[in-house]
Amino acid sequence: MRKYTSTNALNEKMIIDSCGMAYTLGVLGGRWKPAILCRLMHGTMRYGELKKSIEGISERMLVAQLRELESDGIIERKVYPEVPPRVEYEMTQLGLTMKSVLATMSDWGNMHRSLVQLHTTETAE
Amino acid sequence: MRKYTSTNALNEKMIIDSCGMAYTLGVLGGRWKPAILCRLMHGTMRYGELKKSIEGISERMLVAQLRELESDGIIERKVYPEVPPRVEYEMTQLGLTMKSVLATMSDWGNMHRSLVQLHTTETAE
DNA sequence: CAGTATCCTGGAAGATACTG
DNA sequence: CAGTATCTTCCAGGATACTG
Repeated sequence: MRKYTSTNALNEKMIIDSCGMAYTLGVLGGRWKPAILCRLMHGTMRYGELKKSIEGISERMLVAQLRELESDGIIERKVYPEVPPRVEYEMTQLGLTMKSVLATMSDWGNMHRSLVQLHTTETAE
Repeated sequence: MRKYTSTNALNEKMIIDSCGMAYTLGVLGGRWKPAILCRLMHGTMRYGELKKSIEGISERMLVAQLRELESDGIIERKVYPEVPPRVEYEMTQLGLTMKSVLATMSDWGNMHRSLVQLHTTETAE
């Protein structure tokens, strides 16, 4: 943890390797992880809350993605031995370090989308 | 382009929506685009150079990904009507705005990977 | 409530052969 | 050199039914 210095290689030489990117994409990519991560970035949520708030996701997928994020050390799963059962999910410390990554991607995506929109309306008619 | 202010929403409220992220993932995600983008970030390259430098990619995939990036306005395809034919690919202005996104993802990926490595070697034996 | 267990499908990617 | 054209394979994700 000490050996890895630059949290932002942005200002200096900007070393970009597809290897690190592939790793990141494996962790936060796919159809459902962005939705899950965005929600958990705002705070702890129960399984049922996630399921309700993410429209169209199947239980199979929700569980699978949550387990992956958990084993990647991004989120934590807390089981409360009650009746009825309660399970809460929340970001870990490591998970929270993704915030800037998610923000950068979200930000660029929205910008690019607005530019395409602009270009489309320009060209049409 | 003027209406879109925050290049880094990082410092302020950090609005993250999965919609913008999904868009970004669509543009730079997948198995091959990271590799292509990293190479073109360093400068113009010919089709053959890309093919040689990206180990394992098939011609079908290389062409398909290049066409997608082109239609997304990320890269430009320049054809030189010579014999033998020459085709060069390079980042557009818009494409270059992805640099910080790629760097952030690459950076975080490498950090996370080194942490996992650390954790693994710790746990093993 | 918070999941498992199966079966199934569409689209992304691979392999291979051919061409302006 | 820089691609197309087909055919095939693989797997992320979907649909549905069941359970501690």
